Amino acid sequence: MGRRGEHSKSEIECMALEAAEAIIEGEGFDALSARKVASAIGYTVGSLYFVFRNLDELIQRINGRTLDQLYAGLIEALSDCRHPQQCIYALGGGYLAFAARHPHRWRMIFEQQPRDDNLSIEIYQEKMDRLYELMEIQLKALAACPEEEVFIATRALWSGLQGVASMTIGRKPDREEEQWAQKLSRHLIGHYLAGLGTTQFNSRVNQSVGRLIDCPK
Amino acid sequence: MGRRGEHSKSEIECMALEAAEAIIEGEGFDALSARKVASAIGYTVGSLYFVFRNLDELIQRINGRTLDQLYAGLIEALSDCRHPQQCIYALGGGYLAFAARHPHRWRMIFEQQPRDDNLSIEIYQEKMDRLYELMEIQLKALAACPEEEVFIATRALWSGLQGVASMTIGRKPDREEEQWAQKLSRHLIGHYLAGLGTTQFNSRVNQSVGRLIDCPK
DNA sequence: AGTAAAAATGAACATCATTTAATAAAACAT
DNA sequence: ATGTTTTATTAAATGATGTTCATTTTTACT
Repeated sequence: MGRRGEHSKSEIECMALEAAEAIIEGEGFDALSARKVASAIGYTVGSLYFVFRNLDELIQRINGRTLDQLYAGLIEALSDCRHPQQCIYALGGGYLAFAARHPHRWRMIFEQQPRDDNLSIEIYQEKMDRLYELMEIQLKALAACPEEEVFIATRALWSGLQGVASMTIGRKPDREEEQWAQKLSRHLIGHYLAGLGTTQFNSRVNQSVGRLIDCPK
Repeated sequence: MGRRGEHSKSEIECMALEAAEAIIEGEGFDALSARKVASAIGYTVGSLYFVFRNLDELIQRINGRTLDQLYAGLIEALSDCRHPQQCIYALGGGYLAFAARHPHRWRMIFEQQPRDDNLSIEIYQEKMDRLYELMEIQLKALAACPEEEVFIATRALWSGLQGVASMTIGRKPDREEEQWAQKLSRHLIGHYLAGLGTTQFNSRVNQSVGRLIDCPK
């Protein structure tokens, strides 16, 4: 096969992905370059283009792997919780823990839009849906959540978690930043779910409290 | 003054900012380059570096202006609402409307971390705090929100909105994407506030419902 | 008019992603 | 074993980027 016969095409592919991930984790996304990846695996830059169409493809592959790892992490996080509400907290905690542990790779998923005519984010849609599903299952198991609202509730909760991560992760190289993120997450989930469990019959109650007003349709 | 005596230093600065903003709005952030900005205002690239230290500084200036415009937009959005809860919906609506109308510039605020030793996001802290304050005022006016939780509730709500925007805006060049964002926003705010109004005395109630579990401290 | 300061330029440098012609090694055929 | 084709790999070339700097041009002042 290869000139040195040392590595097959898929081996080089794998080495390149791992080298690139190491660069990103260590020095951030801006430090990534084709030449750096190539020399890290002992090849020249041209060989990278023999394996990947371009850098965007390599980045997309890394993002795919990251999403897979995230999914595995969330499955793991779900392993020691029973009640659906506990599971939802676990999903939030697992997501923020992952984002805090891999801030650069986590940011890359959302911030790198390929400039090709490739359908930008659509590529991850399947992997994203798989993540959504984890939340959807828990919400369906939650009597407090009316069936027809599960779809939007899933998106609302994930969006909330995404926002918490976006506002806290990777800004400072702090240790406390994850704790703050976790606190925000639990607060948001807690109150949202409480509201979800009451809003079906509390519009009158709230008005009697004198302040709450229905959300404009 | 200037060679052609036509523009003062601050005039060139202003022209450059506007030209750069036009490029970003029209072609996206990746299309921005020093040479393109320079030629758009009828100067050469060197002159840009006479006014800005580097491109990062120009980007930071644009981000500052964007945050100012966003603040003005939110003040405007607050003008026709009375009850604090209405105002919170208005803040969400205003934020998403702005993000949908200026997706590239909105994304730039959060996605462009300068690689200088400049304290990345800290520069916007003041302008950010001003935005937070708008929410804080409404939450304080909301009897449903206990005083000591206003701080975290403010961050939770803004994070939620940020997440909604992040998950919806700029992905597709669609018209409906803002409507979906608005729907998600209203849903999230509505249920969160409902929960905020009840969670102070409902932990027992929820347990009696048989599903809800207190948020782990 | 002559000089110093300021403003503006354009060329140069280093780096980047990407392409391509040339080369080396392996696989296969005869 | 030898010649041919296929594949893997390289090094150089291209064009664009941010940034710097010596040089030129214009203005302001003496």
